[in-house]
Amino acid sequence: MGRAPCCDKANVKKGPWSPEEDAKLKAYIETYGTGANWIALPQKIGLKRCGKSCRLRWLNYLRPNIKHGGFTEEEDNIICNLYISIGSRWSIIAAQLPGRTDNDIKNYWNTRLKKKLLGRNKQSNFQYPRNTNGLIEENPYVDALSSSALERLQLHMQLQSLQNPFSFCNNPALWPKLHPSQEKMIHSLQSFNGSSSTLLQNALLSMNADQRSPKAATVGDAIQQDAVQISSPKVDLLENSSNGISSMDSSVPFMGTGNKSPLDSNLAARGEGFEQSNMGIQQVCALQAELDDILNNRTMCYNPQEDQMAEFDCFREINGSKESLMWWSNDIDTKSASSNSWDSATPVLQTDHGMFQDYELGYNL
DNA sequence: AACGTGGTCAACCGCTTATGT
DNA sequence: AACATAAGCGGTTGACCACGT
Repeated sequence: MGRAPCCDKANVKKGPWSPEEDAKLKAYIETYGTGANWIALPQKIGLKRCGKSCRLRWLNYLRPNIKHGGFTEEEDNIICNLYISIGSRWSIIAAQLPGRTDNDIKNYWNTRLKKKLLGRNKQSNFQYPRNTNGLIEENPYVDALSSSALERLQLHMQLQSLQNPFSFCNNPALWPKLHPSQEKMIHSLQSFNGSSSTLLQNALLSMNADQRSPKAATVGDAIQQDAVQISSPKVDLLENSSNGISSMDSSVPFMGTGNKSPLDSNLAARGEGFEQSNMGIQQVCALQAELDDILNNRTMCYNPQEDQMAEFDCFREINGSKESLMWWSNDIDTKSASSNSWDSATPVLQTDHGMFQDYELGYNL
């Protein structure tokens, strides 16, 4: 039953690959292919490496047509848009960029692109709640918001708000239908502070984009998963907050990446202490305030020049019309988004009229 | 010159999903 | 159907390098 063991881990070499090892691996695969069995491959060619290591070396470095570094503005824009839309699903993002590996894109995002983009939010003047001593109050939800989910939220807001005023951000007609509890919350907050329903709506969309299952083969799958989540009942925090109740369910994903959201971690770590508190509504208000700040700060302090606006505007280049751009399709071959498709010279980007109009808009930075 | 710091990126680790038996 | 392993994936680590003090 089952398969043969992966490899003898006591006898496998780790660390950087030597030119000799590279040559052996490359020569063999170019001649015989991988044979659909990476585990057996190193033994065949006399390499003291784990099959997984060989696979990674081939996919990320040795295979033909790999591009290293030198990311173009267009690639920056695609990565940025996809990250904000579907999160850190690097393999799907890599499928849109022929010659790029998920590892490369991941590194590029973490080391350069993220800083490049988030650096533009430095002017944010959001004031976190302070206690009577003037110290910033410890708030697990604010902590959670400062994590990757908020990063995506900020980018989402920043990028969308840089578009024309008729974009998704300011056009309720384009908003996807929300779960009734989310609508309820928005109406509640409108009565609480009527100025930021648009921001909140976007916040909810971004939050839902994080409530996804871990695997999705394509951009379409990823976004569809997000759409399913939007209509799911997992909005306890928001719903209860709108009622002034805050019985937090720590099992409910709210923001963050997959099932490891920072909020989950915070809630788990801090136990039941917050269950009876009113922190839920405070947090929603904090979020609302911060979103306002992001947008107002942009409006008042950041007036991009035309050349800056054009910096990431790849959509003018793709198919000549960003209105016609569709990034996903149910017809997209699942395999084309997997790492097996990296040799493909054709990105999966397709044009069509889609069901998720938000993502058709693209971003101008 | 020596040291500290920060950025970059290849490689590894551990988890989830897919698949063979 | 149940089990075990392969494959795939994202997060993290650590070596290397450049730069500043």
